[in-house]
Amino acid sequence: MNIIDELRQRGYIEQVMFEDSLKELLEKEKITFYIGFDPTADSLHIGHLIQLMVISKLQKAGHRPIVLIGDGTAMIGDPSDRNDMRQMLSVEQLKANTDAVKKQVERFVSFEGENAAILLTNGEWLTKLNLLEYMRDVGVHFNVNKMLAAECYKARLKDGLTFFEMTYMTLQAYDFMHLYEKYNCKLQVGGNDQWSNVIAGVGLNRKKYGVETYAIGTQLLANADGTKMGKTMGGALWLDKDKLSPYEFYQHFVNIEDASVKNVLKQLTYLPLEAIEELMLAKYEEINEVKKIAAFEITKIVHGEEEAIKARESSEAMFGEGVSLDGVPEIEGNIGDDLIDIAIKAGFGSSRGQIKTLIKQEGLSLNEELVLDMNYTLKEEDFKDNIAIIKKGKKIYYKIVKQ
RNA sequence: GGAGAAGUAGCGAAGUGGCUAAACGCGGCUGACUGUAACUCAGCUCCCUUCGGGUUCGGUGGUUCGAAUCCGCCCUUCUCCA
Repeated sequence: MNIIDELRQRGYIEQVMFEDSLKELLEKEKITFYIGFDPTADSLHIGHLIQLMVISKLQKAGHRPIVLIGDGTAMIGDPSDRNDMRQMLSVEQLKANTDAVKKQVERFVSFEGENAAILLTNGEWLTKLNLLEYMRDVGVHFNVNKMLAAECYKARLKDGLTFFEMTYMTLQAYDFMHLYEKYNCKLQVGGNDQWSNVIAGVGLNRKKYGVETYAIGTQLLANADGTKMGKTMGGALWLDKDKLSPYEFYQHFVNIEDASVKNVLKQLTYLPLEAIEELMLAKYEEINEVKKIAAFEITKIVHGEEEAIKARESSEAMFGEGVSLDGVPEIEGNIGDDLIDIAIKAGFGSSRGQIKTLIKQEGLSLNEELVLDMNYTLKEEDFKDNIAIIKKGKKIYYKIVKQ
């Protein structure tokens, strides 16, 4: 089966440009393709996972990935998908973020072997551009009317779009052109929210070199109702285990809504489609077991098998019969410490008032017992083997480790 | 450069002198219901506190017994014109 069809079956693809000839090309030869990540945070998040899966599959099919870190374009910020101008990041921050992203990508693509992935940063060439040359060589190929018609700019037109931001699209297109020139890169993979930027590159290659290059827009990870998936109490679902522990990551998928299970299995695990179909025969509460499988598989992909096992064990221990508390996030505490302070430290709330509200609503427990006393302080008997368990609501656990 | 409009809690948006810590919606949290879901329902959602208090409505300085609401200046954003 053609790789494109395969990707489509797993629900990775939203749209493909020149699908027929791209399929032909991918079968005929091993090509070089690229995908860009903006280093706007010090970790990728769950939304990037589909794209990572796609490039992983394409590499396994023999094609050569270029992973492009947009440290140059991040200086501008992509105006699509957001309503305000992006915050500008410091150079040091960009550097740190670039390193972090690089590390995460390594889990999905191999930088060794015949079709070893190449990691590039577009700052390499973008910072060297000369404005006037750029305008003459590249600027002439962009039609402003068409750019403005792009969906991503429409919203911004209402309340103001700066020239500065508008340049973003042309720079991303320039990347593609540059990669075509230097690496004979013929395909760009990008999230579907990037589509207009992606096809701008295809258009530029055509105008500049008269060649057809290709584009794949990947599905955006969504809940069953179409809203963006990926928010937890702490914000985004980060792939970095220091920003979001594997345990919490795992828990998120155990608690996913029923209607999303199938998609998640298809898009975020390596399980064969037949196996998924079989799992989906589960009825009612059986689906919880399927969620556990999904959570485990996804955690394994992102954090490795060892971490996934730990996360699963912790989860079972907390909610089932198991024993391990390994993956449960921990905070320090001592006898005599104010429980409210401990709860704030665990991130259960940002002020004493919020924790008090939580207590009033009977949402805080210590070692599985509801805390009703606002002035509770930790006692000797709360610790078993130097550990006490503090819980917010029904599902959020922290262990307090005695110092 | 000229003319207008706007800036209210995480977001959107009411409020145009006291009854406003500020309607309503979204988001978030807790509880009930469940299958550790979804849906639905109830409560909570500035800070400190037991009552009670403190600080808020772009900033600042005024008017007033009293201001998010009136006035001056400043900052920011948007729209239209050149």
